[in-house]
Amino acid sequence: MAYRETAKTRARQRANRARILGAGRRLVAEGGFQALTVAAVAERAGVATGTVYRYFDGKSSLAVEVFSEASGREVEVITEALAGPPPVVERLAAAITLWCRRAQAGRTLAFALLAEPAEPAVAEARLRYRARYAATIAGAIQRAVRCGELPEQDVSVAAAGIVGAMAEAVLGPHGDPDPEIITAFCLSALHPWSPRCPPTRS
Amino acid sequence: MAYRETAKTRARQRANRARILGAGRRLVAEGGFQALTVAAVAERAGVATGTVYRYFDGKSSLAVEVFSEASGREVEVITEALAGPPPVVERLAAAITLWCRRAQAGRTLAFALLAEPAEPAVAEARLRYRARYAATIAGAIQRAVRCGELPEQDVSVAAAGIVGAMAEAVLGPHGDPDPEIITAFCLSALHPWSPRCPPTRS
Amino acid sequence: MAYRETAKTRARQRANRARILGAGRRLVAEGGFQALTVAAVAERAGVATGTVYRYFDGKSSLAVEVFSEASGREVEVITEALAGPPPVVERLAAAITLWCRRAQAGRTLAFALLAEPAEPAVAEARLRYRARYAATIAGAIQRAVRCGELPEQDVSVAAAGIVGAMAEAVLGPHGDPDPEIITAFCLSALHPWSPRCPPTRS
Amino acid sequence: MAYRETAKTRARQRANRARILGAGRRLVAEGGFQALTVAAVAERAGVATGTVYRYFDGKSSLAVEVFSEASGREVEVITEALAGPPPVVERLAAAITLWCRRAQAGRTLAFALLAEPAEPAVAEARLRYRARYAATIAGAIQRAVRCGELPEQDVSVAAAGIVGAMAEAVLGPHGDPDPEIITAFCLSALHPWSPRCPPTRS
DNA sequence: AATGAATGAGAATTCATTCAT
DNA sequence: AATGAATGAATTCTCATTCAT
Repeated sequence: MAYRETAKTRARQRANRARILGAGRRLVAEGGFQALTVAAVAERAGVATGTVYRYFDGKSSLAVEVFSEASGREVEVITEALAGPPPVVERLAAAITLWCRRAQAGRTLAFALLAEPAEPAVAEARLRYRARYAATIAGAIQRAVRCGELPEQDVSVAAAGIVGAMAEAVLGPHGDPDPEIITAFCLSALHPWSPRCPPTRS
Repeated sequence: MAYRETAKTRARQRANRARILGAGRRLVAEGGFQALTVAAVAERAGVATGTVYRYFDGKSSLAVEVFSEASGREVEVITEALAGPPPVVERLAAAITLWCRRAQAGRTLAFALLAEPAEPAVAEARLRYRARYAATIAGAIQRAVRCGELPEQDVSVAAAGIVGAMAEAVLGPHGDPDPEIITAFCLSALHPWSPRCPPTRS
Repeated sequence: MAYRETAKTRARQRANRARILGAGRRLVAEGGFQALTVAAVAERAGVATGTVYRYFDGKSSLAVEVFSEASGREVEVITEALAGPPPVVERLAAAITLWCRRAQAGRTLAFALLAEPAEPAVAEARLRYRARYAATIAGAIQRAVRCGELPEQDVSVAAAGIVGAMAEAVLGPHGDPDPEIITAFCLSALHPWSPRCPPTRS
Repeated sequence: MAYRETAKTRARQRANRARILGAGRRLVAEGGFQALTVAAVAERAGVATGTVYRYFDGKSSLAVEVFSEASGREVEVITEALAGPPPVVERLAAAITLWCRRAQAGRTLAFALLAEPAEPAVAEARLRYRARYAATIAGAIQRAVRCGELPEQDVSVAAAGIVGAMAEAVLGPHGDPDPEIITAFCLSALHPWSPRCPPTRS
């Protein structure tokens, strides 16, 4: 019987690829990119080391895909959360809160995605990812400024600051602070302070 | 005389230790913790690899000390900058600007200290360091609140947020933004926003 | 009909075998036996790797056949060149010149056939091939001796010497010497020198 | 007690290097350059694999040194044999005979040195070695020509031809022919034949 | 105390071969 | 008969750690 690229074989291959990628993601989530060795990935995925090389060009390539897949998901989530109807500031608040919750649920993965350098290829991918991340948030801030919801400001610094503040507040050694408080902090940062508008006391 | 000998010996030992630690710091500053190999440290320090093991328990231990020393210096700098006379907010602004400038001047070291994980032991040390960092800043914020310079707020979240915002804004792929703008952003974040104080337009 | 089917099948099989062998030869001609990998052969031949194993016992076997086919062709060419009418010495000269030209045109293949060992099985095949080669040339020398065109001599050493001299003169790092000069050298070697016949000066 | 580069340690290091190189040579002598793996060399030499890397830059480097050492010895032998007093032709004869005897005593090594390609780095070394080889012999032929011992001829083709004839006659599948006969063949080749000097019959 | 040679476990990658389809 | 995905042993190289000197 001739070998045919049946639905079954294709499915198995897709499953294999997914298993390898999944094994990689889990390893990174547990031990950072440091823990991402080809042998470990193969064992986790239940395939031979050689099989990993059938699906990926090499370790670098695999690492980049693991990173991109995980990162892409995060960017998507943020993008969706920002996509709703005005007021934009509320969308931003919701997105920040959501992101904090997700990061708190998977700290190591979040950290690996945000900070761990590991490989030049991954570092490069991280730059691209951060840029997309920041751009997504910057877009929302920009829209809010245009709608008059926020004052004029340096949008790109603000976006990076928001990302950093979120990341640090979540990943820092504080034992899971309330996402709402982090969100409040971030939103405050988007309202440039000037002496003419003194802080309000409650 | 035996006494003199010991004194000399101790001095030389302290010098050796310092040389090894310095070599480690320079290597990390140049290539991150990835570049911190025992052989490279020994060569830089002008000692044999075996000697490194006389002064440090192992690579992990050395890495942690290198990290701690470098981090401690940063905390010191911030602490000093915050130590001056009121208004505290001005001290905070100066400290943030100073920190940004230092980080921009030594990006690799700053990155290694803030983000690169490398080893579990170092990661743990990083947590402790961040805590001290945040505590230092939190102290300043607290004082400012007490002086009435800043409104009441969750001081620890604010401090972490400030650290994160600084780090991301400096280390992100933005090509060295102006420290003054980052400082302005951080200070805004310390003025909790509420609808009663609408953004001021210029 | 079953019979026709078989005929067609056989023809296709022969074609497949030839394609695989041809792909192997081209790979060796391009990169030596080092470049003869099963995967590469299969790809060149347009079949699956598994199919190679239906036609050949394994890589060794394939390598030997590739070698033998290519070598056999060379021996054939020499045999034909030697087959013409006397004087035999002129046939020999023509054969040597022809061989040199062919080798210079396809250096990598010539080198792979003559010198590259790669596998024990191929090395053994090379011995057999050289023996046939030498035997062919030895036959011609023998005939020349019988015809009185050449003096008595150790024919097998002479034949081997001719093959070696040709090969080295062609493959050595000399940048394609003139085949005519190599031929002259080889013919001289076939005229045993003795003090009674002093070298002629031009 | 301070570690000192004593005569003893130096001797041991030299011994180690020699052992590794010797192990390499023996492996090549037994199975060609194909058999030269770092693990096998280390095991034979009785050291750890890492130790091989202390003495050699890598496998390529080791292979080149194994090759060079063995080849250098051969060139030396030939050079010495050619160095004596005239008549130069007798020196050449002695050198050829000697070389053949040595090659017959160590066929696999001789073959590996002369023919096996293995690595680009070794192949390159082989080119250099062959050139030196041919140059040495060409020098002798040249001197013989100047002394009037041999007629004018293309010295470089003659030298290459001699090397090739020697190699093939020795390495060919002939079961150790008499070196004297090979020598006679080579010397004949150095006396260009012309119709005016008909072959002498014994 | 200091040295640095030696160690060997561990990492990435290749490729001949097998086998379910 | 044919396919090509899967296998895993083999290979090169690195580097933290040890130990005789």
